[in-house]
Amino acid sequence: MRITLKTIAEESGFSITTVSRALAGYDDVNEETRRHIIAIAERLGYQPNLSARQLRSQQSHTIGMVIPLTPYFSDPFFMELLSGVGRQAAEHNYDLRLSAQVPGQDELNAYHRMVAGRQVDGVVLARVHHQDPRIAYLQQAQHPFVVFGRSDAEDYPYIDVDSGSGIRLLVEHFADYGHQRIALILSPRDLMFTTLRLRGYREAFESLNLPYREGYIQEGDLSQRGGLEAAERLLQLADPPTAIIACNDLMALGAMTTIQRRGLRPGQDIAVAGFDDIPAALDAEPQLTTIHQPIYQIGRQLTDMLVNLMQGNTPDKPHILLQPELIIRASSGPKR
Amino acid sequence: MRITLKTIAEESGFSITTVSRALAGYDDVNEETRRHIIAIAERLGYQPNLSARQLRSQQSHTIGMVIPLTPYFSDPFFMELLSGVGRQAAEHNYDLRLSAQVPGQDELNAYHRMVAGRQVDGVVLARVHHQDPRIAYLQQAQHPFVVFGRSDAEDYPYIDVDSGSGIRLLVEHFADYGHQRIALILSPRDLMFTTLRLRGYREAFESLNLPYREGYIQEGDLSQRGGLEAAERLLQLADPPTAIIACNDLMALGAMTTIQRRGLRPGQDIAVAGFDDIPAALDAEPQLTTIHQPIYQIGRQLTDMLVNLMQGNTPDKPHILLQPELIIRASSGPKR
DNA sequence: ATTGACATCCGAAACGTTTTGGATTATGCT
DNA sequence: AGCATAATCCAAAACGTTTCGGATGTCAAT
Repeated sequence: MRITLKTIAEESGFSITTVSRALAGYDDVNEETRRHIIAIAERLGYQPNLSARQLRSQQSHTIGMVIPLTPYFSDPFFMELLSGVGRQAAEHNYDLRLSAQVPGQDELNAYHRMVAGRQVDGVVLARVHHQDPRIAYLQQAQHPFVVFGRSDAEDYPYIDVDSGSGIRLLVEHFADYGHQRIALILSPRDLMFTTLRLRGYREAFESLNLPYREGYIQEGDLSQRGGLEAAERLLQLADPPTAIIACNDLMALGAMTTIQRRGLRPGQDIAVAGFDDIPAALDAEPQLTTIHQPIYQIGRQLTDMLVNLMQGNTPDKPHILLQPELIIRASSGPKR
Repeated sequence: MRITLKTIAEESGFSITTVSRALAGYDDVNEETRRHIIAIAERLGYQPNLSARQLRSQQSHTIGMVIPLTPYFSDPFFMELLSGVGRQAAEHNYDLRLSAQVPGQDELNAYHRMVAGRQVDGVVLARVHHQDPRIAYLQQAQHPFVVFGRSDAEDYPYIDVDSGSGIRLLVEHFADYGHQRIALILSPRDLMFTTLRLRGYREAFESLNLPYREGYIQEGDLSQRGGLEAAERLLQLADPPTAIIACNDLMALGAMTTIQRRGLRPGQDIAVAGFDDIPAALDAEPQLTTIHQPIYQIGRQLTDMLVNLMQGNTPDKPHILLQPELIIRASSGPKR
């Protein structure tokens, strides 16, 4: 049989109200009564029915996330963000509600179910697109949410890494190492940060007076395979690049594989750099030069922001723009 | 203002009951009435309050998972399982509830909250330990659950890959390629599958009459770093192995890095094999020989089993033991 | 006119909490 | 004694849904 407040009330002889208040720690219940009630609750293994509590108190103590569903491809970026959010959520006694959805209409519906269905108190969003409809919806619904990444408009709480200057750092680094032909493996165009990183690449080229060349920008889908294929296209060029910057580490690792398969040495023959600094970057051979993004930490910080919002506070600092950190490792190769 | 059934009832002039039944598709409501009500619901953007529905109908349409929380380390195995479960859950119109917890008491509490708090209709469990208390709890609570992996007792629904014969296949493969000194990078001892894989290793050694040597078994923590370090210990032995089998791909990749750093060629000089067949195995250089575990598919199948259980059926086949598939790639090196 | 069958609708209870607004009793103070 | 105060308790409402058990009206058959 289910153990409810009623069970404990009958068992103890007190009313449901008193049992509830005793367990909730109100100070208008006698200490002895409270002990008695708590003892019974423990003996019976009472666990409050959380959907009843949720219905009554109008809050779920749950944070919602919709994760993009791409079969056979697990994204370390997202997993790390998820870890950070989950960790800090647990810290604040929140759980996570996940809905795995392929990007598109179903994804939006999932947000609607969560938000209007009162299943979550707040939402964490990542991988922002241009004119992101999810952001539009959440704003209109006036529901607490935080975002990893800026979008076109910036009138919502977000944390972002200054992607543009990250790429700039990498281009400058390779130029400093004597490279002229520096290629870029770009992320998909509909992602917001792609624009920012491309801008950083162009700005650096301009200020350093490097020779700009159309074929040096190849698109990948953020996967290792995508980077591998983009690098193949780069190395088939008449004057292939001597340095390759990828928009994430996974694609950079793929590029290193391509280089090896062609009998060249990553680092020595062709310099490679990534973006993110995922754990695998450190364990690759050669170790990968990259831009450090503290994704896990950002997940935690985002969660703190969100919890703050959910408690009705307006955040003192709704926008955080982190300066990226250049991590030079062996895949940069020697100076030339 | 919140849009509830009451709003629609007032707007349409019908009762709450009729509105509810119209939207739920009962056939005791006039078709015209239904159309009218649906039109109003859509115009107002009605979204049922799911915690009310949950409270009344005593089911959450949610599947629970507790994910192990290890900072700074994202596990592709778990991510892939999560993808599979999330995908198939979405297919059945279920969401996921995640609680990230460090293994231990908090983890157990999370299960208790979910199950006794009526937040989930069923639970998916992975990474089984010896005498796993989570399984004990779920059995005693009589709550639907499915498990990836066998434990000591097998009186619950699970899917597992025959780990033992997987390792046996690898040992036989390397023996066939002319190796005698075959080492094993083992997973942590408290995991159930560790026992099974170790048994497979020993059985193969016995039936092939290979020279058994204590130092050839090194433990790792399932991470790339762990495999890297275990391989270092192996290569420092007086008579280092000529072939290394790791209990998962991540550790195998780490081992390959160690081999490269020592100026040796994985495959050519020292054969390497993993277990899991994660995507990165295919993109490594050289590509990794491994045992294919269809984790994503298993996640989906587990979810099907669970949904079946949650609907009150007893599964026709509560135990599925999949035969592993040996995938031979370049890291096996040449025959000797 | 009565009956039965059918189509359509609805009131009220129930799910298990939390909270509001007292009620009751005991205590201290004048 | 009379009265305010404090300590302790509780009945009932509310959260928004689903469902049980009719109620009502219509129509054809008797």
